[in-house]
Order: sequence, then structure tokens, then C-alpha cells
Amino acid sequence: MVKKETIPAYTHAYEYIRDQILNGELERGTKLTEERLAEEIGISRTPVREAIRKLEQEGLIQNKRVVNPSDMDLRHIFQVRILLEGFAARYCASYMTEEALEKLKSCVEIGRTGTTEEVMTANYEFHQIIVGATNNPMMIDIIDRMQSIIYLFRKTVVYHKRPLLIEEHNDIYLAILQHNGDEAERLMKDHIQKDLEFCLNRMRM
Amino acid sequence: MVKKETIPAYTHAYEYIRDQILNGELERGTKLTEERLAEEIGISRTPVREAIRKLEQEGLIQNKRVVNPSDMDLRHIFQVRILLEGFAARYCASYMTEEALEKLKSCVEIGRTGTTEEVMTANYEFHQIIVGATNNPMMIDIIDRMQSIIYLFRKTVVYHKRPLLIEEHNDIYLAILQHNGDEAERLMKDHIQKDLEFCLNRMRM
DNA sequence: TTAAATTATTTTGTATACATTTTTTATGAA
DNA sequence: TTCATAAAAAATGTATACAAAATAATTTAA
Repeated sequence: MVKKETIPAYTHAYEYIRDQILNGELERGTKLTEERLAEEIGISRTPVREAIRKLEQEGLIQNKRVVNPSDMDLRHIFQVRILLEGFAARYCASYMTEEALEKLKSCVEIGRTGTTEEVMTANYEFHQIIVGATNNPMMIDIIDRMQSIIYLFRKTVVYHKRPLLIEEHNDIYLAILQHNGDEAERLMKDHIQKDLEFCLNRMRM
Repeated sequence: MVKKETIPAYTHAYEYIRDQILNGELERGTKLTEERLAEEIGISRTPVREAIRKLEQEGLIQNKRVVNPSDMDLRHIFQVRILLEGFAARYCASYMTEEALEKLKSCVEIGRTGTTEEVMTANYEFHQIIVGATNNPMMIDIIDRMQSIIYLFRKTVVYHKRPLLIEEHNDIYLAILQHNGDEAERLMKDHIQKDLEFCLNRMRM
């Protein structure tokens, strides 16, 4: 016997609703009702309610609606990202396992040669790897939440099409490789700032 | 008619349990059971459960027990604080309302002349004011959570007795007043770092 | 006595019912 | 028509019951 085999209904509900939101099947601003979701998933309201509350705390739901962040919200989120990920990049420059370095490199590689889907995933992972390398669960958790909110806009804002994005990733990777912490931090901050600007521009279109 | 007048039971439960934890009436590591709390508060398990889940997400409860952060956990928390509050101090140096500046000054003043309780509150507020001035709800929320976890140690670690604490606050205040962002950030980071070290030392005693 | 296994007990997870609140729709006065 | 009000419908909040799982206590074999 390994571990759990029965997944609780509220976990199921949580994953189901979260997926729907991140897929865009539940659009930004959509009103969520416990009963409808419960019926849809085939469980009672109780665990659905629990799942909704959790998503509410994570910022994906705001008073029973799928969150629809404003320009300002995004600026705030990106500000936090700049600070935490800037630090993370610097941290990686001081030390990073061979394995993680390899992964970073491969993300850049895929960014150049992969399919649209692959590129998107690789770009996302590039940041995940850097933050993950800090081994700071608080930081990882915070960034995770912010990333998922940003992810809501992936249809509107096709990030992977931003010019120079991959080259910026590569530059960050190189700075880390060369143990140049100052540079790694600076590049990461600039990079995220450019992402924000790209994002805000696209949202107005 | 103004607004709400009936406070939902889960809000009541949330506040009640949170208070108990922060007061230390529920000690670190204490197991929480829904039924006992429900009975104590005089409501059913449902809203209590909701409250517990919320506190779990906030990091004050971890698998049904009052959280008991390790050294490492505190390091991680303080690392995030250093980054966000360092930025906040810099931000304040670029612009801060007269009102907020006055409040900062008064916190330093109380730090020098107030009673133990007053000093503790003023020191706490000093940081709150600076973070609040960024008007970044994400940042405010993150810092809030971390502060409440740190607050759990206020009995073990009598922060206000740390030497130089008030003078450090005053230096930060002055740097902000003089619009010296670099200095404000640096001082804030050093200050929080010293708090961490003080805290870790005390925990081992 | 120790440790495994079994049984009791407690605690959690889920469904359901109902009361309360909120939202929507309908109705009527200006 | 527009606005306010009333009535209806929908959705949420809470209590309760019971099933399932986790913990604690007890028994039994080595």
C-alpha cells in the first residue's frame, strides 16, 4: 500500500474548477454557483463550496466570479514578481545545480525550436525553475499564485510571440551560468517589466 | 440601512480562532478539532470548518494544528519581507503623504516613550504604514500574513527589547523624509535582517 | 514486555434539509 | 418611460445526520 487512493471530493472539485478557469472554459467574470457546479461534477454542494473558497483565497475567484484583473492589478502582481524573481535570479547565479542549469538551457532551446504549446510551457518553466531553486516555499507559493492569475490572459496576450523574449531568457541563463548575480537580477527585472508592458498593451487591443 | 448587520458564523469563527492563536491561548502545535471549537463558539461544525480552512491557507494552521514554524520557515519568511519591505521603503522615499510621514514619526516617538504595549503596537505599525503606502494590495496581503506568523513568537522573542530597534526605525524614517531611496531600502533590509537574527537567537534560548 | 493485530473511539468528509439573504422579475405610481 | 416597491426565485449560510477515515486503546501472540 502506498498512500492515499481515495481522492476527496473537495480536491476533485478544486482541480476541476481550477482547470476550467485556467482553460478559459470559465471565462473571466463568470458567476459561479455552487449548485450548478455540484451538479456538473456530480457531488454535493459542501465540497464544491470548500473548493470555491480555496480558489477565492488564491485569487482566482472574487466574490463568486472568475477574477478579472484590472490593469492596476496586473501592475501590482508584476511588481511583486520583479522583486521576488529578481532575487531568485541573483540567488541562482550564486549557486545552481547542474541539473537545474541543464533544464534552464533546455527551456531556451525549446523556446527556439519547439511548437507553440511547447514554447509556452518551456517559457513558463524557465521562471518556475529559477524560483524553485531558491527552495523558499513562501516565495514559490506566492509566485505560483501570481503566475496562475497571469495565465488567465494567455489567450488575449500571446506571450510567446513577444519579440526578444527567448533572447532575454538566454541572457538571464548566461548571467546565471557566469555567476554574475547583479546582471542576472537586472536582466530578470527588465525582462518581467517588458512582459508587463507587452501584456498591458495587448489588453488594450 | 447601511450595510451588513448580521455577521456570518464563519467570520465569527475565523476571528475567534485567529485571536486565540495570536493571543497564544491556542499554543503552537495544538491540535484543533472542529467539534470542540464548534461547541466552544456555539455554532455548528460547518462554519468552523470553513474558518479552519481559511486559516490553513493563511499559514496559521497546518494539518489541523496551530503552525509551529521552524528556523528555516522563519528565514524564508524574512527573506520575502526583506525584498518586499525593502522596496516599500524605497517607494516611500520617492513619495509619501504628509499624513503617513507624520504617522511614521509618531511611531518612532512612541517607541521611545510609550509603555511596552504601546511600543509593540507602534513598531508593528511602522512597518504596516510603509508597506501600506505602496498601495499594492498583493504586497500588503503577503506582508500581513507573514507578520501574523511572526507574531506567534512575540512571547518567546520580545522584539521590542532588541537594542537599537527604535534607532533603526528612526534612521529609516529620516532616509524616507530626505527622499533617499537607496538608503531607505538598504536600512530597511538591514533592519529586518537584524530582527531575524535576534529572533533566531532567542528561539534557541 | 514488546509488537502486531484487532477493536473502539474520535474526527473528518459528504449529503441533505431548511432558514436566511441576495438577486431577479414583476407590478404599479409618478 | 423611469423609478421605486413588492413578490418570486435563486443562491448562500448553517445545522444535522451519517458514512468513511484516522487515532487511540485494547487484546493477543511472540
